[in-house]
Amino acid sequence: MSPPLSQILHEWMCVTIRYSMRGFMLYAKQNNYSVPQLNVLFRLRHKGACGVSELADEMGVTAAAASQLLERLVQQGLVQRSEDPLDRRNRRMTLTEAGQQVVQESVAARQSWLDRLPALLSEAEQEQVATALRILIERAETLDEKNEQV
Amino acid sequence: MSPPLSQILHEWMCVTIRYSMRGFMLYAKQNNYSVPQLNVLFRLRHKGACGVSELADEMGVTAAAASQLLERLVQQGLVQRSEDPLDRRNRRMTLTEAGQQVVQESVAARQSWLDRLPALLSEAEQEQVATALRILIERAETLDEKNEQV
DNA sequence: TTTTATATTTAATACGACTTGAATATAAAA
DNA sequence: TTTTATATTCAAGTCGTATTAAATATAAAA
Repeated sequence: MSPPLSQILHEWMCVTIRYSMRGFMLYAKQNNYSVPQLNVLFRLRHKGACGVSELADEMGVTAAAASQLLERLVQQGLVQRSEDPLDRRNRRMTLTEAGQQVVQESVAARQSWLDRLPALLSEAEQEQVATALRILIERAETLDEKNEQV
Repeated sequence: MSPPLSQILHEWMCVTIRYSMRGFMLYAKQNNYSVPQLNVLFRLRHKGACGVSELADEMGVTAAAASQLLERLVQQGLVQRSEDPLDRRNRRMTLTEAGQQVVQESVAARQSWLDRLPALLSEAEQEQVATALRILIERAETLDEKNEQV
């Protein structure tokens, strides 16, 4: 019997981390973004409009810290601030187009190693792996709501 | 025909990043480690004994910066410094046991979401996905040497 | 052996990301 | 309407990460 899926998943993640981290850190440095900054941009892309405290919670920092970090991103034109008309205490933070661009670039930098991978697989293997990953992606999306509660 | 493997790989990576980054950042914060520190520890585990400049190159920072960062890790007992007997200009940096422990914990924090995944798959799917990932892991390892040259 | 190159550290400095505590503004409750 | 709670920002101060430039130690070359 093969080793459990759980173990294989972890192994694959280790490979992934090793290859991805470097590209990501280098992108950040070369373009003068900090890791927390890119982290927020990435989260904003996924969640859309979002309050300051909400982002602070996700990052595990105080609201003051998040406010400052976002202020810098606003000044760089990567994030927009607008008032929530329903509750004017809230700010609705959203990515600008420039911000979306940065997210896209940083993801690309992080994933460039992936593009060398398909060439190392046969046609049949490619089909097999693609099918498997599609299953994983689909199921992982259902973790989303549960994750919010943690 | 299904979409190319390359695209599926990227999609899967996006999911991965989203779930992993949070656990990682929270672990770092709660345990008072910085992202660069964990990055170095992770790299040291993979590469084994390593010079200061070598690590600096990988991180994309100056040797001075790497030296300082490593000094703090040495003071925290996570990294050991020793002289290279063949060329005493070199320092050979290695993880202590405590350092290895930290790497393991940080990886676990980053991957905890993975453990909720297998339950969402049928037996057959688990088998199918495990096989596919095993292929990916095996082939990705061969990227290693080529990667060093970049 | 003097010179030059390499590997690392130290010093001075700047900057971003945190924190806590106080100030604002708005909303909801008493 | 006064009080209390919530969302965000401002202010002051600490800390880690970077930088450049200079210092140290060792190795290799002239």
